[in-house]
Amino acid sequence: MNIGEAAAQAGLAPKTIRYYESVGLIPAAARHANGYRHYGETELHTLRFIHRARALGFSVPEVEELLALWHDKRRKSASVKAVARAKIEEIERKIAALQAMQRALLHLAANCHGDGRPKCPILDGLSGGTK
Amino acid sequence: MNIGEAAAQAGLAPKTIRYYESVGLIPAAARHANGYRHYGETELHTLRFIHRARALGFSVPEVEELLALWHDKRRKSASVKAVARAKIEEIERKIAALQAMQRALLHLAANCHGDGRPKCPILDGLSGGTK
DNA sequence: GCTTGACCTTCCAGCGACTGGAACCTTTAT
DNA sequence: ATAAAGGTTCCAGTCGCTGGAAGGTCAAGC
Repeated sequence: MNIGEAAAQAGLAPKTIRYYESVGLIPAAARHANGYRHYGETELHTLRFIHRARALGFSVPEVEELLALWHDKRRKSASVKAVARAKIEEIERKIAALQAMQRALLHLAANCHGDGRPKCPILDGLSGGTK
Repeated sequence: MNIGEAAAQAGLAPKTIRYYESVGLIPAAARHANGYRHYGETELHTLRFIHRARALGFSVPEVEELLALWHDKRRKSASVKAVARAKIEEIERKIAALQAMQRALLHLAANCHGDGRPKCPILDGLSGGTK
């Protein structure tokens, strides 16, 4: 299977797959006689794994770590769980930060008439007048 | 006041202020005879405005827009509120996406023993075996 | 056989919002 | 006199792709 087909099957862009190869996340693909990259089921499986892990918010280096654990038949499930837990906590922190932003914005917007008049508590809040 | 003092007062790094100047978010600062940038209360006020807006998740172009609205004495508060509302919704979408990631991760982690054995539902889930 | 279009290849540049570092100048304190 | 702490410029790197240029390959239709 060529890169386009593999990309479609894995839910990635062909460019993204070449990029992953270029940064060493995946080994260099086998080539057809014409130079085209060739992908089998094994490679496709790995690409899907990567796609899912990225969708769950793991960075490329983290995916590299997960792939190593995936291929290590003797790994301890505790190692994997530790990575997952760290990511869950990181996501938790991001959510909390976004919620704080949202609360602040909602508070500012709640006091803004949002009509034709120029008076605007949102800008007043940002300028530090009312903080 | 020099850039370091202004940065400290506004909660920014000196490099960040120079960067804002370089991309046109703020006008070029006045200079002392020795070439050092000089900041007064007006400039400081603007820097603080920028710092707060960035902390609320507005991008640099969005801050530019807010600054223009801030300086426009005839703007309608509705224009400002529209920007704020759009940002609130964008934050809402990001939170939802992060929560979905977190739910999926928690689900995977919940079934993982996290002990010395190699069996790991987290990796199984990522590999697509159990989806 | 020829063309068209879709695919593939490589490489370089750019996104956002800084940040690090080099190389240099100025001010202040010891 | 010297050292430390500030300032200046400019270039490169971060992250994870993505766009585009310039070209090679392949299958189908005329």
